[in-house]
Amino acid sequence: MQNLNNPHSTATALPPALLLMGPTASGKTAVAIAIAKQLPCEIISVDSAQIYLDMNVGTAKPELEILAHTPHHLINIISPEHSYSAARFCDDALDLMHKITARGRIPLLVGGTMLYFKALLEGFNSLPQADPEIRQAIEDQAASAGWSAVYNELQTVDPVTANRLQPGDTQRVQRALEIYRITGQAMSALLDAPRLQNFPYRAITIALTPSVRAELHQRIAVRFNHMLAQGLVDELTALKKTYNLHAQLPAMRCVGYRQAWDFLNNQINQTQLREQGIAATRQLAKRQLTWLRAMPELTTFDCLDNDLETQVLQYIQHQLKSFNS
RNA sequence: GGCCCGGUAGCUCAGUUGGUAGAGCAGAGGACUGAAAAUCCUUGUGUCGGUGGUUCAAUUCCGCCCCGGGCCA
Repeated sequence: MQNLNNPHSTATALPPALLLMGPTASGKTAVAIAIAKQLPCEIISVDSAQIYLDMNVGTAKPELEILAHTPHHLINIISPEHSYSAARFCDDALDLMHKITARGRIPLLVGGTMLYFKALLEGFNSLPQADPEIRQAIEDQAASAGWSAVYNELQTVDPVTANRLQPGDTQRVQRALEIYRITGQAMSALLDAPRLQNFPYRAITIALTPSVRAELHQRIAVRFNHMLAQGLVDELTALKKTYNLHAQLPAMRCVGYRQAWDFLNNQINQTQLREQGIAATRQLAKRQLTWLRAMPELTTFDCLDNDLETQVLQYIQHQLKSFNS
């Protein structure tokens, strides 16, 4: 007996969406292109660095000719002077997914920004947007009284969140206090409310991970060297001329650009730029893999396999077929 | 060939006035709700170059040897 209100019985009516996740240098782009060749897909980038205009070499954006015949959404959408957010990503991605589906195509979300995937799949609570003035006020407070004073303040207005956070995690401490100052409510209370979840798709969720970490490290080293050879430093020099940048901007904290910034300021030499850039990329990959281990309902493929693209394609085709039957 | 300075964790080095050692970086694991390629937490046993000697005890002192680097011939 079936209950018509049971979400599981109506789930078969939902359109499919493909989600392809993986750490940096796992070969996501190549797999995505292969999928897009075989299936009526449109690619949505899930990448907090590729959103920036004119940051091409260091973010490993797909080549121009690839972008020409296989368009990617949510690439090159904002200035490096500005910041984006997981919440905006959700809005943008859901809007695009709706349009793509309406065109009779399948959204293919590809990237390595796991918070964006998580937010998209699980939804967000209703929280206020960042407020630059309040953030600045908290920065000033921290500069004069110290971050421990800011943390102590959070402890009094929102002890639950304060206890959850590390006192040294100034970014989150700041955010939690910001929420309190804007809303007059504790972040922990707002997080207790039901989430706004609206993901009306059947997700086929794929992760690409390396069976041998050292192999990924090797790829990362090769790729970073390639970025240097392709003119990462020159790209940053040009960016600094075009835009009004400073080191604290999210765009300038991206892996590679941060180190290139230090290099241009003569704080590190060429060798350090290379070593620190490679290390930062490895650390990024490690954090991405930590996310993936914690994520439910993933189908994982070894990104080092030679026939990776074939395997992933077969899996997707099988899944789509079983959805339609 | 002689003299000098080094040889300690994957790397750079500190240290033990003789009781077998510790930082930074790297690596590993974890957290993650509008900055997320961000931010933060946890994690350090290694023939202290080799070999003899002195000693209750040597990585630490002494001899010899090996390997770097330098100076003098």
